[in-house]
Amino acid sequence: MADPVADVLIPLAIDTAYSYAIPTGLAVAEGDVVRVPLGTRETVGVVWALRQGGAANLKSVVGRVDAPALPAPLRRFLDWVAWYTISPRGSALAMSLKVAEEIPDEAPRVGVRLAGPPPARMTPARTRVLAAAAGGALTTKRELAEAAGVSAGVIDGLVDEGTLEAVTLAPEPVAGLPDPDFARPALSPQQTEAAAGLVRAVAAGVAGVTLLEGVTGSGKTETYFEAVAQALAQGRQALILMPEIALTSAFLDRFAARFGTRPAAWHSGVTGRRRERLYGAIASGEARVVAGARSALFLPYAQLGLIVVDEEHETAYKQEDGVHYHARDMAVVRGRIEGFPVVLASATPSLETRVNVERGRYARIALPERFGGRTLPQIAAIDLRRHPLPQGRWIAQRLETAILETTGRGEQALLFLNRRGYAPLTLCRACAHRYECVNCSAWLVEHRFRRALVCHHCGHTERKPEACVACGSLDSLAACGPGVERIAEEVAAVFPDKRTIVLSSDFPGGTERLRRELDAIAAGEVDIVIGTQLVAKGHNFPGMTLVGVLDADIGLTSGDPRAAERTFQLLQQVTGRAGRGDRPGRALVQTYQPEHPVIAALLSGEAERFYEEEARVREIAGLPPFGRLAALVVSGVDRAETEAYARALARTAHEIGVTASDMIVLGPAEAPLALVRGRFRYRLLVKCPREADLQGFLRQWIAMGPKVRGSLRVGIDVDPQSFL
DNA sequence: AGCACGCCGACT
DNA sequence: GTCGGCGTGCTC
Repeated sequence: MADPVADVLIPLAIDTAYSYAIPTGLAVAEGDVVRVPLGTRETVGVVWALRQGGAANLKSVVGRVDAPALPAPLRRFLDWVAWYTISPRGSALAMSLKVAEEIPDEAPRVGVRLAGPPPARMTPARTRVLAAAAGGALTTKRELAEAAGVSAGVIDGLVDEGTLEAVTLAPEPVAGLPDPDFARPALSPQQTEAAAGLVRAVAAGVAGVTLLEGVTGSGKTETYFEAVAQALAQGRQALILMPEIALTSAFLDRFAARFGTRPAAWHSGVTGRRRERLYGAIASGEARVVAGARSALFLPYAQLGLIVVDEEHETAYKQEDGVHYHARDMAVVRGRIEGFPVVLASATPSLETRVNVERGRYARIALPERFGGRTLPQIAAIDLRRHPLPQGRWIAQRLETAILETTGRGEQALLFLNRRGYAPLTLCRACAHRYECVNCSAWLVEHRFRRALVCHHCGHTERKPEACVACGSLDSLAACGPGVERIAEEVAAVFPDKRTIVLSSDFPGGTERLRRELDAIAAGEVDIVIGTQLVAKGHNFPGMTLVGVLDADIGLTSGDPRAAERTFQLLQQVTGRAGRGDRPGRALVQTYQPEHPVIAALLSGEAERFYEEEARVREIAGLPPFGRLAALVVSGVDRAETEAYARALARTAHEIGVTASDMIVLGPAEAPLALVRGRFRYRLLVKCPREADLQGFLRQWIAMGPKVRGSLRVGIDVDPQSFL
């Protein structure tokens, strides 16, 4: 007996595809989206494989779902992502399968056109409609009514009379058709050469990674647009991945200026019916270019020929919940599986990408100069040891003068301080009690606007007390140090007539409102922007000519092995915001340690030397340029059981060859988030220089069974070349 | 992700 | 007795 069997993967946290019988008469192909019974209910799933099965007692596929099938290379990619991230394959599938259970019917668009004799009774309104409809072109009812200056009722009347004819129109296209020849830009010789290199890679149509490294303002975007144009000319689709925040209308307009229409934007703000249709257009190939956040990487493109990862060093590419992955690295793998090139663009490439270039795995194309003869911003330090700040002030005299000059010329200033809230530390003047988080012992940050003390570590929030909780003194609480809210207070006092805005990740109103505010800043509606690292990300503010870094030393002292690299990238990005329009820019950097390697490299512009030094320091410290990190949460019913599990884990690690020094055991005090619902949990961090060690270790860990395995978080600071 | 099943305390 | 709280494990 050999009946056809479908192995169906269900988009839930299940690793195995389930087998279902295929009813006679139902045509099912691999990749098809189908409805299947699961337990007591019914769900959708994707046919992962078809085979001839035995006489097993299987439930049957209910039927096919009218949704785009997942192409075989995408299924291979998802299998790989699940394997690599040690996630259930169903969870990987869930990232690709955005089909809604029920697709609501779209109201059909109705068009009208001239079709018969004039009506028996003419009115002024009817005359205007007939004049507007003259020529016989097909327009929608609303457009015609608007053109004639009448209400839709008049149109309906004329349709009833037979003068106009109603026709059902095809639904409005969800994405325009970008034209690779719409506006070929005038590129600099440097850009032309760089673009030619990228175009060659796309034309060759084989897998390969190219780093496009260009200083801020060098025209990286225009350069990689040429690679997009080449993909379009070859009839293939292109995906531009970017950090969610960079997907502004300013970027979409820039694209439209080059290609005649906006790209299809895919991000968390695209929902419902529109998301549905865009999904379909991507699968049919109708959407030619997608600009999207990291989730766009998993869509079922019909004929993808290029992925550009803009700002490849951005940490926003890391997905830290559910399936843990780094979108940049997964893009490299997708390119490899499907056989097309990937372009990584950045002004400050990540260390791992640099190492991959050095080792010859990635090609590199550089744009070392700004476009259009623009110069890089002049960067100068304000040494706070020699020019101490007055009590209660955070903006040095020299910076204040510069702000005044800049805004006086109608230009914009950015004040950068990577610290949310009003003050990072609160203490009692009477008894010196420090306000700390009850969970993590981190300092509580005052948020004056919300009248609260907030832990930026675990999110714990409490009301700011009237009297000191330790000694009971009234009005004794002192705010120590500045956050952006406090800077806003100082700016309001010093520059009362300037328009200011504070931008940080706790900005009220969500991504949509933030995106609008960024557009407003770009349009020059603000004089002084005060912001956290949010403002460092790839948004272009042409009127911004001054950047003031209020405390460049933040972040240099954290224990994170990537602290120096991150701080350097952040400061370089932020200072690079200055002078990207027609006027030259400058940056003033307030610091107590201008000789620190990070600050010195920033001031001298010698990024290469900094990275060489950074790589050397890591080598001496025995750290690989990047490694893999796994965090495992172990839970038992009480402390004793939890510790027993942790010991078992440590033993396994030892057997596998992960040495004890590679494993850090964090107790519950350091892992407040792991203490959930009164259960006792340990979080264990395992760092493995060699990929194979971690893979082996984690697979053994899984084999130890669900009792030991609380949950698993696989880190993603990885070397993408060990992938395939 | 749902949903069932099973084990506990607290009620008509 | 049995109702319903949640914690655990299964779903072809």
